[in-house]
Amino acid sequence: MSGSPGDEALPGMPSPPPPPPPVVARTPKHNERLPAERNPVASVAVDVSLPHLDRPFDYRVPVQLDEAAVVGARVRVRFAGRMVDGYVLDRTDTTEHEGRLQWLDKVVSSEPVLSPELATLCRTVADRYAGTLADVLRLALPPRHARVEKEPLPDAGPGPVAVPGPDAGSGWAAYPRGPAFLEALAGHRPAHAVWQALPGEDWARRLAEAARATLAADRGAVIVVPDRRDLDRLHAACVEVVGDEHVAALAADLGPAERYRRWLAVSRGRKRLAIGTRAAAFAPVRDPGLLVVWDDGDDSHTEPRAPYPHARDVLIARAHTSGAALLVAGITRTAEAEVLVRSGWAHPVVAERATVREHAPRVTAIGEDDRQLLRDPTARAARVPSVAFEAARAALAAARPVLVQVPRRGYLPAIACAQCREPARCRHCHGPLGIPAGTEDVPAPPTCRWCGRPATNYRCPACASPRLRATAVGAGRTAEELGRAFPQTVVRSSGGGSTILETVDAAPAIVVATPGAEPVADGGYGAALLLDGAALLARPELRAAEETVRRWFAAASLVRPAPDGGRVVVVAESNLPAVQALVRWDPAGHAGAELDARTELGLPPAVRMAALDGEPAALRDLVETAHLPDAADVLGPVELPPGTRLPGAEERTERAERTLVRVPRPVGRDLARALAQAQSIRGARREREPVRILLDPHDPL
DNA sequence: TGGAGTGCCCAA
DNA sequence: TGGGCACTCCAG
Repeated sequence: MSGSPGDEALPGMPSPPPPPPPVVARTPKHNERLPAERNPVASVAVDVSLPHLDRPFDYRVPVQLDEAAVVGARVRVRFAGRMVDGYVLDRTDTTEHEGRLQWLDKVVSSEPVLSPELATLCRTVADRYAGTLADVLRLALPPRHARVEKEPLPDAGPGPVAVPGPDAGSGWAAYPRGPAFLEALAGHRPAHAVWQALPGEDWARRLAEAARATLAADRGAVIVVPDRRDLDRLHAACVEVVGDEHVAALAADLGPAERYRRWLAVSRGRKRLAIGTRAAAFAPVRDPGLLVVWDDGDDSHTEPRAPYPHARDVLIARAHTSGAALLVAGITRTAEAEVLVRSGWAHPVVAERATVREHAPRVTAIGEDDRQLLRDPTARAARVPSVAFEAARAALAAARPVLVQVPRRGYLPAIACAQCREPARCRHCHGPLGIPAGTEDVPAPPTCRWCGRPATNYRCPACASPRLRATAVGAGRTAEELGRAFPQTVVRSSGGGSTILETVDAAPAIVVATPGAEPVADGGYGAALLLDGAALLARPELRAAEETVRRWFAAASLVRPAPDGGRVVVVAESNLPAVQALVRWDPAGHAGAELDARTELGLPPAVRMAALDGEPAALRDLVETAHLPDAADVLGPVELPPGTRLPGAEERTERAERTLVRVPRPVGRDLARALAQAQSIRGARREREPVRILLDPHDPL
């Protein structure tokens, strides 16, 4: 039906002309909107991670939202037809955009979560990793929790931190440059340091002391640790040294409300010391005076989401942009930290040799083939060389616990050529071979741990021998065997399938732990046995040596000093550089040698390297599109292990390949820019086949 | 998740 | 030939 009753033709009257189409009473599309009087333009970072749209977009701010749309606020805007989230980067009164601006649709919250400083940091990180700002913002900003935001602020803002007394921070006196570093913090100087903690050092307390010196100087501090365990330890130390009211512990596993609550406390300036795992590198501490990363060799510091930044590098960038001091700390030193020292950008903070000797345990290396292994039947049963066996027995006799470090389950069991020790690899994909578990009676054939293909008729590619031997024994089995070897002693396990123990008491016990899961022993272990070192060192990764050294030192650091009888036995050939470093307790020396070796081979961090992963055609396209620096060296592509998942390519089972691009460090920035630009061009061309870009990957090989 | 532009189909 | 409709593309 059309028209209204009054339109109907009257009987006997000629039909009137058809009525004009009714003027639709157009309800105003939007309630009458006027632009804000001052700064009506909001520059918005939209949450769209397409590389060709990685730039701010301008929106017109209606008066109604003028007050709410503060810089840093979360907003919703219409973008390409749909509503997307975004953040106000800036408010201005002009725009470069030539078309009509869309209205800012909604201010989700006026909480200024993205400060200009944080936005700058995120932009820098995005550029460095050839990623998008949107991706980095997702890493840096926790999801909002509306109820938490409305909670009243904790009533008393933190008062000033008491200036440390003359005795405070004296733990740093064991390091010649330690006190100077703390003075720099107190004096607002942007000192950069690389610290190697002494064996047995209460590192958490030292870091808390450094934080206190910073807070006492009215600056904030950020400390990033690899995992929850270290965070708990650090948190306890910070509460004690700095005071609970200043500390916010940020961890991923808190739950959305608590996570946002603590993050807000930092953002609002209520807490000036943010500690946490990798995402805490972005913690919005105001006016930061100190940034710390502990144990930067732990690969937990690498964010697994695009663009895969490393907490150390985030903090280095932040130190540059904020003028804060930086401390890269650990028991051992990474090759990356060595670069900082060698370039003169950071000062080493290390103890004198004499101090090291007072604190370090006595380290003995013993080759696996050592004849002693075969002579002692008990030791042989436990696959533990007799020197190690004796060290354990002596420690137990002195009523002290013994730590046994066995490689993580994931690496086991590994096998190698029985004749020349070349690690056995799959002939198809070059993945490591292992023996599948659960076949006690009927041994299964060696099988590739990457592609799962059985290796029948294996022959060593180096020496042609068909014989294989296990180079490592699983944690559970080692524990079992040691229990048999020391029947009256308690055997406890930590990690590798068992619950991770935080601490053990001073009573005699054998503690079998996987790397990273070693409990701290009250008073220190009497001895530590580091098993299967050869297997760790023989791993084909770039960081095999660095990683092995890191694990060995971490375990050995829990042992009593040599003057108190502490002993470490490492089962590995004593002429290996990694073993030498442990025997001499020289982590810095090892880092130097490692960096030299990588310089020789043209591997990171001596060079900047990008790993490009993707389906072959897409990879080729990206490399051809990119205006790579002249000095760029393109390697590959090589096939990635089957089953490698590329983000955004869930459906596709195409083989994935990896191309490596390396450049001299000074043009690393150009490499990242060229790759980001190529991604952007591909995006604009609607090339949907993704290529993942990893800059300075933890393991490029 | 909206609006504009494009191209195809079918009725006149 | 042109209007209607479905589909794609753009991105403030």
